[in-house]
Amino acid sequence: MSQPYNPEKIELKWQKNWEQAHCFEAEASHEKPKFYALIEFPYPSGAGLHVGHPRSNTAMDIIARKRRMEGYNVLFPIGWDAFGLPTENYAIKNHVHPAGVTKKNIDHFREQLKRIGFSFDWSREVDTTDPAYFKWTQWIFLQLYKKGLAYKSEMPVNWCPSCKCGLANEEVVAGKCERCGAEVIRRVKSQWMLKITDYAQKLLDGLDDVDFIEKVKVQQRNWIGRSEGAEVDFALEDTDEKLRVYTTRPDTLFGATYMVVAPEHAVVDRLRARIQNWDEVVAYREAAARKSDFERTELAKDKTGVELKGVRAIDPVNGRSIPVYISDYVLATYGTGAIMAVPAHDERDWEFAKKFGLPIIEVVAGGEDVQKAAYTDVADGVLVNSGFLDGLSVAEAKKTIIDWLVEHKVGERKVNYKLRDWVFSRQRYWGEPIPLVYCEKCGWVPVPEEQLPVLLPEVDNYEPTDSGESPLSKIESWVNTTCPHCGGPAKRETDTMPQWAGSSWYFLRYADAHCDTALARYDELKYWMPVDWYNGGMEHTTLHLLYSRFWNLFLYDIGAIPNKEAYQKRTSHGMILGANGEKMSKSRGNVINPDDTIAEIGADAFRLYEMFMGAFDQAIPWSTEGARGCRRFLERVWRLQDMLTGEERVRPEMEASVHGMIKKVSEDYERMKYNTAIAAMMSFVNELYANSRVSRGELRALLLCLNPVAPHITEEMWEACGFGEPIYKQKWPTWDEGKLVADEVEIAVQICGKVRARIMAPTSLGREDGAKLLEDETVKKLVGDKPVKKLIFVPGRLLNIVC
RNA sequence: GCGGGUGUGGCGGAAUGGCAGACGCGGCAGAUUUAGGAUCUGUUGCCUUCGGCGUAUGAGUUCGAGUCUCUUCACCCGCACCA
Repeated sequence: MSQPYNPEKIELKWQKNWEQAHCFEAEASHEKPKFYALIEFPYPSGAGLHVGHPRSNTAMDIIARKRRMEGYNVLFPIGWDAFGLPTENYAIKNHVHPAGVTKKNIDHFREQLKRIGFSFDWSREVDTTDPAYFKWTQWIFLQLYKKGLAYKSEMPVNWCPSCKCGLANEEVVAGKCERCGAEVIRRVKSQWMLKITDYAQKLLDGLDDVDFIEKVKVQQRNWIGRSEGAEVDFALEDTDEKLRVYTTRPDTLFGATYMVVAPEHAVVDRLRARIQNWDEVVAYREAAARKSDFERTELAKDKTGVELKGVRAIDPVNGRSIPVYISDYVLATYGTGAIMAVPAHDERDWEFAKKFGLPIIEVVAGGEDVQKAAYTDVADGVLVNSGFLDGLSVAEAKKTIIDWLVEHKVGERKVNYKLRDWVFSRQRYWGEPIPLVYCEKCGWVPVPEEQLPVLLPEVDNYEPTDSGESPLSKIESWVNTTCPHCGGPAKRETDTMPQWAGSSWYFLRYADAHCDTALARYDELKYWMPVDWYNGGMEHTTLHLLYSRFWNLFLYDIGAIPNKEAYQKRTSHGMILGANGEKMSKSRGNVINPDDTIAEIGADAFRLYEMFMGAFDQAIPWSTEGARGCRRFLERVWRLQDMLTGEERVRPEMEASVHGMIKKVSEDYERMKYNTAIAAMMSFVNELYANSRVSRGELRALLLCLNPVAPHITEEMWEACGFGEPIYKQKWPTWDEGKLVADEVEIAVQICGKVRARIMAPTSLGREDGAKLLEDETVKKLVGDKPVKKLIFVPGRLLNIVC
């Protein structure tokens, strides 16, 4: 009898063994085909590892281990996304240095990850707060700056009053701060911005060349939000001013009955002298500015606005004089900040027109009465009341009117994107300093590259300020410096970079983690990039995933790296919920601690359960009982040692099962159908138990298949059975299609689609051989004298007799 | 409102248009055991007498539909006045 299964003992043994053998480190040689597997590097929070991390990690660990056995040179790295607010807040509260907190948290995370036995290449660990790392983060920022893609702009930003910090659009969720949930207000600040909008089209086009799960592509496309239309100039009566609008429906130009500009639109100020109700306009503008994004969204249904009395615009196609309004349903930051309103064919305009008693003119026929509702779904509509466009389809009208606009120099074709530039400044301490200084004489001057990194100063107090200044602004000895350009007095930029900075290029660093001459050597990047398979959370789709694609495209454009797209394949795991089906959170009291689970059932069973609990891409509630079931399965596997026969080979009667298992497991790992792969191995073990014996060949096959999921127990049993070199040096097993099927299979016999019997039939029967089965006694009895009208035979599955 | 997704036993979930419920959890029974919250074996969708009914809903295509088409409903995620 074998010893009882003691996961803790064997897991620690093998973890030590792997570490000493350095067997999971990527090979320096570039001879073998490479495979780069990536998981999102964790933010080392004080709370420690969450059960969600191992779901993604185990999934990719399985792929990485399988690829090594398939002969690839595998890079499966790990690191720490360690700048960020929670650490800083903790440091403030406890009067300690964030760097110390970060180190402690990283040490804890590393310990936890090692205890789960992931086959990470620990020799390439990166840490975004390490000066040797963020030197290159700053270097990339300088390249962006030099190419005009980083600029400072006075603009209203999303401001979180609780974090006392500006936020990117991507960090605002339903009008609230993504991190702390506080309501976000708008505040005008001078901010560093990255011109991600210059890359809108490239970010869109790149999606066609990569293998991302569809919902990621869809979400990124929607976020980028390309739309095609035209810009049109409307002259303002009795002035030299023109009001330019953007529209996706230039075909409805004859139906424009008024115009609207955003409250912030500059034309309002320029027309001040003409506006008769200026006080009213100012009051409206102030009210609109005071609204938070949240309020603005809440009040979306009820349209408000004020007419600019004394201002009228002229529709360029028909010379009609129409009024101009300001309203906050028009956004200052999209298009030109002004629209032509066509109430007959736009719901928002329709609502506004109804409320303000403005005319509604139908210009596309084919819908219901436009006085009762806007007709917007105009797919097969025909233009009416539209002069030279009458009788055209919408598509034809669009083309015709744009030609007309161009010819008359009052407009042009235009593409717009919803994507906004990336607000890159954070008024906090624990981030990469932005490597620029401001000189009264020379303006903004980049810190010379040879002086990078710009380090964070030691500070006594990291408290953010209510004034909206970074805590760094209080450190005069750091702020005051000399201008690299003229040598005169200058001041450092005191804002830091957002957390997304370090994570926007870390996958490049892994290719050459200790390089000090570049972000990574070109040769290494050429070999390793792109990432072959990147698994991570859906919540990063329009944040990290988009930002990092942008940086990668940019670095490619300046020749710093050899590949265009960062990631060849992107997949995403579902969330692990609490046992009650709700999101895990401290306040709900349903958090499962990985350490506790591992102490109870072991790391292998923990990994196994995380992969078995359900479909990988779906949210699944945790079940402690289910996790114990996985431990039970490993116990059963363990006891197979006691059922070993001396036979070296797979027994003939087990060949179909063995080959079936290998095929199923091999294919299901690739499709991330981990749950069914594991089910197949469970079935195989059940079969072995049913005949109470297992040959060495059968056990070998099982251990090889199970190894990527449960690496410790399989190595231990492999060694105990004397199967030779450790599994990590073995080849991935292959299967023989010819051995998958037995000679005879069970066929379901249906009469008119209803199953009436099951018979055994030779596997060799083809689709045309169904009639032969009518000779079977059981079938004869079922059919009786009835004439057979039709016969459908599906080889290996069923026979359907239609009488 | 728009976009994406999901709906199958008591539970998590399986099913290239071809035997619905694999596998696991939970339950039940038996064996073994001083004992079992260990292990092994069997059993477990529902109603039942034959047999019937079952994949959110209603229709359709098909010899055959959980799977394809259309309808309705419910829930989840993302975006949200983007002209």
